Amino acid sequence: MKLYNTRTRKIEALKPLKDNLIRIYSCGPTVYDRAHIGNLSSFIFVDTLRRTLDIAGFSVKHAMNITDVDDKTIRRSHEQYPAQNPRSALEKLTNKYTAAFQADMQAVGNDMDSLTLLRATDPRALEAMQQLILKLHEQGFAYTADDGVYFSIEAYRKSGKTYGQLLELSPNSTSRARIQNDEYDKASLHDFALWKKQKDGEPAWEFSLGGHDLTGRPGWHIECSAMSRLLLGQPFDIHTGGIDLVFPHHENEIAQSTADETNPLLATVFAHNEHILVDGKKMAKSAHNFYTLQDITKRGYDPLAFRLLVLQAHYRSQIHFSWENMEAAQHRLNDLQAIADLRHQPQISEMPGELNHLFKTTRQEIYDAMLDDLNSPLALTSLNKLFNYLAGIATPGVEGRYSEGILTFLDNVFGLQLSNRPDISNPQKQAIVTRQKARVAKDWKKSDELREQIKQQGIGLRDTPHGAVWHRL
RNA sequence: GGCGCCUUGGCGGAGUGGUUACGCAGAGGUCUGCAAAACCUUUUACACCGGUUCAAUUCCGGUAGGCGCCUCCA
Repeated sequence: MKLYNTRTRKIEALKPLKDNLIRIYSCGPTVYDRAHIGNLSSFIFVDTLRRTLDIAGFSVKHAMNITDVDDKTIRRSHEQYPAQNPRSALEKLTNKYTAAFQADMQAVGNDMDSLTLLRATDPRALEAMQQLILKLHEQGFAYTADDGVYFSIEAYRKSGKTYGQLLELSPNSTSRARIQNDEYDKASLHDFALWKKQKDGEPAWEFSLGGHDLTGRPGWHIECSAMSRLLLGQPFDIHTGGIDLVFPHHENEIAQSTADETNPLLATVFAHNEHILVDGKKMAKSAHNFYTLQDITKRGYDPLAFRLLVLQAHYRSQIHFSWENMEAAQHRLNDLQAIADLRHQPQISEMPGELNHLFKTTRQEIYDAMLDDLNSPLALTSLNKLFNYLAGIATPGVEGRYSEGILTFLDNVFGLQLSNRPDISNPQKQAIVTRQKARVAKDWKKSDELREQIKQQGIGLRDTPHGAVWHRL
């Protein structure tokens, strides 16, 4: 398995730190609103990574945080639940959007069963964060200010470690905007908050450091450092996230997680996915090109078609989302589903001999493509070549040969849910048989009527030398 | 200003020093009771300019254009 590593800027062979186990930590959503399609694409990437590791024979442990406390979340909870006390307002808001997140994840085919989710405000998580902050403070990497606790990059550097492992920071890179926006009382520019003291009306959790009451809430970066250590141990194998998280988020995580350790490693591999562009531009609410999964399903598209759209591009290149491309992906998905549905249809006795061979080479090609830095577009090519062949031999009845497990294999890799599609109903099957009899009797009127009836139920028919083959419209 | 990435046919998108993926869309045709599907053909693809080479879309240099990060945005 080869994977591009942001840390080394190279494609590297993946070597587990421990036995055959790959531990993955993914930066999860901030649940103050519905996830947008960019978030989802990021999670589709991670899910695909996990699937690929699976078929490559690794055992995988995958953890993800849910950020359920931050400025935006707090603000939104006040707006939506003004009568509630801050903690329960926050909880109501984040419960709602956590559920929405899980529903969206499921809809786009991400396997939730293999994912350990932990909320930032979970007592176990908060405990881990506070312990880490205390330790960092004790060792001189953290200092208190009027409004909270900060991480000292200077102290980190003096201890001989490198701040800027993922991104080289130049002295000139500091923008004036950043200084002007700096509302906090920190000692130097890049220092960041580990813990923020409660302000009026904010939800807060008890915390004291050196006898001082610091009741408040955690900073964003400390979440991931503490939770990844809690859930996976340290160092772990792969840390994922969107490309925008490289700096400062992951850089700061590295600093927090390695300051108190002799081992300078947080994770072996940092894997980042590129962003989705909408009509060639960055998605933004102000640009009116900001979409959620709901916007996609409202227009009648299958969430799995969105998954396919994402898989059609390499995860390290920008994905071009547009309604035209969405339409194309939906059509492609329809075709794949129609071929998959052949497994429910009557068998012919003679199977072309090369089919087994084709199943084998398809598997191998997909395996090779995916293990080569997740080349999903290339892997999909192999899938299409196989399906083109199946469609070409107009085959009701590849069912028996599907026992090769090819559909299951494809689902394990792509998550497009081709193997578990339901059969049509018995009355529908009966209607097809009746129509076939009418056709044999050259009763075209009756035959066409029946075809129209079945069409009304969303089932299309095409006549082949082996009989009628149905597909969903 | 600093760091990095990208530019492939109508759209999307792999890949390769010589054999020109794949998907979607358009046009024409074959086949068919009709339809559908399939198949065939088709719409001068590799931003531009140099260089290396027997040969470059693929390697090197430059030009133009686009994008990302450098602000708690996946």
